[in-house]
Amino acid sequence: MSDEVRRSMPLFPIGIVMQLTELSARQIRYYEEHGLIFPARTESNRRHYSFYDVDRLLEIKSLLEQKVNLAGIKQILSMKDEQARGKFEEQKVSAKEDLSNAELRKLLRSELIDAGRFNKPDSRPGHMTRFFH
DNA sequence: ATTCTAACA
DNA sequence: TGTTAGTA
Repeated sequence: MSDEVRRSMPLFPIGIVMQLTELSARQIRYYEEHGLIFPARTESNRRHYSFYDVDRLLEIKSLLEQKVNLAGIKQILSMKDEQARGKFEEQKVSAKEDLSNAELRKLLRSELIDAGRFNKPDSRPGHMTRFFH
């Protein structure tokens, strides 16, 4: 798995990441504050992002465009992290937990539709609606 | 020239 | 989130 090494290698500064993701430096740093990404730091305290980080940011951007708030994104990302961790440890994952990106989007889309059907300003705690704007 | 943190006419 | 100030 020498590929993971390359994907996680801290290579580019925030300026490049801004162009690659079309996100503002403010946003990129903000998502880090909220534990969505963890870029490495240079000796001069400069942030250096890996291809893996850039991919995460693109996923975050995509989810934001789908009106998912940070709480929701954090859930989704942690789910995927757990899955990745599981595969790395060669652990068995249930079919339900093993969601591909396409399946995850499909699920997300249906959740959005559901949330939309209940057009009442529903703020019931413990509901998926909490993850959307 | 770039990036960083902190803060808000 | 944008933007700006004062640094490193």
